[in-house]
Amino acid sequence: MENKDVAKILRETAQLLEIDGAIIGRYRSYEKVAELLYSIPERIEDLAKDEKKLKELPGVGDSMAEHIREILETGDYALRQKLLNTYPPTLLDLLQLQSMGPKKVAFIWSHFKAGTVEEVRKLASEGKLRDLPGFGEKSEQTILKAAEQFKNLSGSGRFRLNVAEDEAQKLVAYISKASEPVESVTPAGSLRRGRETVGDLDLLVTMRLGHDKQKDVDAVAQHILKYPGIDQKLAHGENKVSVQLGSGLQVDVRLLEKKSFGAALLYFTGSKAHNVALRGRALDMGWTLNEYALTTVKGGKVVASKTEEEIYSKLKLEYIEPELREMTGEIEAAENGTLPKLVKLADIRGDLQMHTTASDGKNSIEEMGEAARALGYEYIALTDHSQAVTVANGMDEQRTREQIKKIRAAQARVPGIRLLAGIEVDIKKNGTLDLKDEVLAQLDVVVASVHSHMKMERAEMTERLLAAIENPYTQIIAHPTGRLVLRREPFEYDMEKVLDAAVARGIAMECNAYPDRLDLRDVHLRMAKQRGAKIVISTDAHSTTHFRMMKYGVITARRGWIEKKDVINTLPLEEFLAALRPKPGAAKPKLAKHKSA
DNA sequence: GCCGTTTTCGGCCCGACTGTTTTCAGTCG
Repeated sequence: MENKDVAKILRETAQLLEIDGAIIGRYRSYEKVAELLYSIPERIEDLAKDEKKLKELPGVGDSMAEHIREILETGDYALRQKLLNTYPPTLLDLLQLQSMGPKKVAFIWSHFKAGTVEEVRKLASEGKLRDLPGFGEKSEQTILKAAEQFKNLSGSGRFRLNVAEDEAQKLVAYISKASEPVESVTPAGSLRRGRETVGDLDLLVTMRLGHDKQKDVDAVAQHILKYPGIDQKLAHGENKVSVQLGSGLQVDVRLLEKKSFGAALLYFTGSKAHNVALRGRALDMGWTLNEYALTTVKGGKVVASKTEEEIYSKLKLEYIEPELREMTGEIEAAENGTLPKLVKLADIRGDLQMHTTASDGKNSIEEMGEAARALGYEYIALTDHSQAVTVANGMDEQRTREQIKKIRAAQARVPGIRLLAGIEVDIKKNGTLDLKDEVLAQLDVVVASVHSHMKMERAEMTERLLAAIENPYTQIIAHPTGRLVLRREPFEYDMEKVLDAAVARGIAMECNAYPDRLDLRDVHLRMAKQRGAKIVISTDAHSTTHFRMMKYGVITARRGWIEKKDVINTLPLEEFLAALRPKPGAAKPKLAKHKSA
């Protein structure tokens, strides 16, 4: 069982317990462990083999360890099953409706035995909810609207990082150009942390306020509410505006004075777990932390509020980059001064996966080269598909040889950047590569990846990748898990084994920057780093405009605690070439040559 | 259900907003 499967069962148990009226701490403990399982790099299956390791996880005690083992052994959890005898699983859908929480869901269920979105929608449309205590006509309307939306929006309710970022940029521009008092507009939340999907946009607006503060704030709020893409207003208070865009993306805007910018940015960037830890730490030091400031518990004297750096510093922590704020050891590292120096976009000197018109790309070798040079890159590898990927017009041996010649010839026309002849060679079902060794030998960079038979058994897929790694020509494994964000699950295989083999053979693992892929993903990158694997960050560009996706790869790598020294395409050309796995029969390093001479 | 150099029992982040109330419960992030 994968971590997410165990997490799902724990989360559902938490939700059912909450509907059942369990005390806050009990269901929270399930929720907490569910969240934890999404963020740790270790497989829970492996951890569970060692009782001690399992209980070292924060929030896992004797009982929880027992529950986890039960889930791993039986594939389910008795308490969840028992609760499902009382409550239908469709109540969990109801929880997703705007304005519907566990109390209301439980109430409607106990009164009407209505447990599906459709049943509740019907009750609302017939006006049967308004007379319940705590309900009224307005809440009935809200529920009706939410139920309609649920029907149309059967998706996950999350958006890819690039989609959220594009929307955020538009909103930032709109709000900034707006009215007089606006001073800064800053995206926070999971977008700022660089998560691969974003559930809703958090925007922080700071203002220079005049003598009539509320009037200024209201003016900005009114301006925001006129944003063209708004589908509906969700909330509008003294310092907060929430709207839903036509795309379904929810936007929460907080309007604050400049003096609390740091505290607010920290608070709204999250993650929730990171914030809770900071608050706890503040309390231990006799302070309290909220979105306005770090203040003394007694007297409410402001200790820090203007910048995040200032607040971390007061809490005796090194500054923690937003990408690391997931409560996976960053607090301890900040305390001990062992935080990583994260890789930056500006560190990248080359891009190692891209496609041209030779296979399924939109641009020529020259166009790709010129666009990359304009970005300041020192080298790129042109890596078109191999023959097995017929839908992408993959190249056979003959065409690959011609492509190599074309790349060598293009080099003269595109000075100032090194054009490396590469290939994205398909890893076939049995783990062999799709082109003959003699052709692979002529290439500068051999990138290997899986494009077919993606649903193989775990053991079989592990063998397949290990076989590809054993091929002496393989230098980089591209999009190693094959997942597509929000669309396709990753291949199942033993990541530890594959990473260990890659390290042993000097093969680099790719972090594919394309926002639909982001593969390896954050937790896998961290596993790779812990094993000392080499990393490359590549865009998989299919046109010159795709080069700009590099930033998503870099932010994903940062979430995986990756440093510049871990990423070989941050090296200057000669050093990069030396860092690639040497080709069979290639000249030995200089030292050895002298020795034998 | 977890956790503790303030606690082995009694808390569990906490503030904004909404709608239904007439001071507050529920939802949300």
